[in-house]
Amino acid sequence: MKILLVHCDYIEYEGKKKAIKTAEEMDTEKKRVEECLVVFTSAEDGDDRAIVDKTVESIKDVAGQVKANRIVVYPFVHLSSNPSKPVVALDFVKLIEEALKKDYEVHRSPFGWYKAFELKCKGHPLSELSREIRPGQEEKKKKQTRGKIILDRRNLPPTDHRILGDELGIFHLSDDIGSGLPLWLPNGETLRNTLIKFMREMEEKYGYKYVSTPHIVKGTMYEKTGHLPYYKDSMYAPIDIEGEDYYLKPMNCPHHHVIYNKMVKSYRDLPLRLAEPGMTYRNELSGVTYGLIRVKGFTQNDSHIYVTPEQLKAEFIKVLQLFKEVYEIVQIKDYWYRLSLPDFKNNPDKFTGDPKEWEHACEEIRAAMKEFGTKFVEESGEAAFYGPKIDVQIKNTLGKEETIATSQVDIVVPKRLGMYYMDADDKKKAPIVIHRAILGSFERTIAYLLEQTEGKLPTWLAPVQVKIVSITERNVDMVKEIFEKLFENGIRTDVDIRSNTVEYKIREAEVQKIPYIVVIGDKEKEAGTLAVRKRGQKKVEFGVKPEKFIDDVIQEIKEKR
RNA sequence: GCCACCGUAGCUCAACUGGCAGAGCAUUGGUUUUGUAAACCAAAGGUUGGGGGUUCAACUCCUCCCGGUGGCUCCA
Repeated sequence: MKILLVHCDYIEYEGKKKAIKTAEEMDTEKKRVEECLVVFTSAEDGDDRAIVDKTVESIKDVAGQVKANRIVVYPFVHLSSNPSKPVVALDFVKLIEEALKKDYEVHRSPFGWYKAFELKCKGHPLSELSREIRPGQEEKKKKQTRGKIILDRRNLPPTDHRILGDELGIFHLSDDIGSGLPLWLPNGETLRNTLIKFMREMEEKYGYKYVSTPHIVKGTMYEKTGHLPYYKDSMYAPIDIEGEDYYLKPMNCPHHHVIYNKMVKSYRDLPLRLAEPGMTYRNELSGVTYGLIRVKGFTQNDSHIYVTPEQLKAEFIKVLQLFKEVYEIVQIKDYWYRLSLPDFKNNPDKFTGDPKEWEHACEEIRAAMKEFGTKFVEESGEAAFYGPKIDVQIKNTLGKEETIATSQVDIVVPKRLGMYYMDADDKKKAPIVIHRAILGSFERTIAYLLEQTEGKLPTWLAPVQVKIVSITERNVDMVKEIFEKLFENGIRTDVDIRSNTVEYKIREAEVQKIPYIVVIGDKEKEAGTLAVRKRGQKKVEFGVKPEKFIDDVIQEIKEKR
């Protein structure tokens, strides 16, 4: 809405001729109004009732300032380069007129006519004013974020990964980025990537092939796999690309299945083990995201193993072996297995496919568990829609049970996608897929690692493995020299050569839970040795030769992982 | 998403019944050159999560939104 306000001695106007078909039928005789505020109005495209109210307020404001109690409302489309439709504009003019009538003597010129007019402006500073009334900015302001996320720490133990994650510079949540979308800080990314590299080494040792797949995928893929009805709620709204729906992937399976189709022709190609640290996105409800344990975008330590029915049990045992080996090294403790089976009696609709194949799959993995000798609990109704699974369960610092990892048998989707291999008997057969994530998601695993270790990560995982501290400025050269040596040997090292007391620097390094603190003072400089303090140990080892220290650290990293 | 509680400086917390927003740590600038968990001085740091309301006066009361915590549901 645009308005022009003119405080006049008088105005004279008369309607001459209709300018538009929908011109108002009213008295168009010549009128003269003395001592008045003339309000030329032009409603614009997009104006609404709220704008009309604001316009009235604005007119009242000016009328009050110039002390006018007589107002002439004068429709004047030429104020705007983007006028609204005449019907709307007339409606608004009438609304303004009505609203003003409560407090003022109001006159109005006809709408939709060519008009002749003459007026005498008073010429004082407030006698000519124009106003543009636009939609308020309140709505925009409402959406402003604070830019940070305040954690309510009062009832959290200091070993909660959200507190440790902040103190150790692992991750950061910002309201500007969005809840459930963690940013990995340098220390955190070092940790995350160390785990990713470690898993890759382990998996390649076990015969896995690494692949890489894009983050979005056509919606038609999920229609084919049958995931859509089961998964739509936890998927983000599709992105329209040239008229086609694409989804952020909530899982990596379909991508890997397409790779299977490209690679596998014969039973001789099986088992095929595809692996990827695959980033997936799930639309989590606002009340459930927290820290790194429940997030909206996360990296699965994902793999799909394609097998013949005969290979299922043996392959499953290999998966269990990998679980055990990895968990021992990474030191995930106090976990247990849950065998999640279907509940055909009470909830048959949740599970699809051939009951005989379900039975086979359930029997095989139960047998695999027994043969491998792992204890487990069975729970019916917890299976996936496409097959039975085992989940690795763990308790968080608050004692709540969570699933940290999973391995699922899929007897449904391969058939649905028409995946096959030529068997030895010259018949096309559908493979069985074992979906498995040993470390589940790296996000969740890192959360539990932080909590279980109280932030005292083993040296091979620690983002900073060694901190070198100088005592005085005289020792800075040697600090730099030792740093270079450690760096060349691939040891992640920080230096602290600030002019603080040794006590201060030691305290800071201990708070950061760095495995080794190396102190260099005049004595060390003279002897060419190091004073080494292990994390949490007050006893300091003096006179350590740099070469020995480096060897020891490298040896520890080798042994403990 | 639902129910309950909560939101003050980067962090931990003060601020009486509604009455001038304040410390410690961290940061920055100086001083200090230190021997294994906190040297000294100074400065800077805020639209009290945001909008609206009540009031002479709002961190404080009301209301809507945003965010967090616990639980439910769901999940890796």
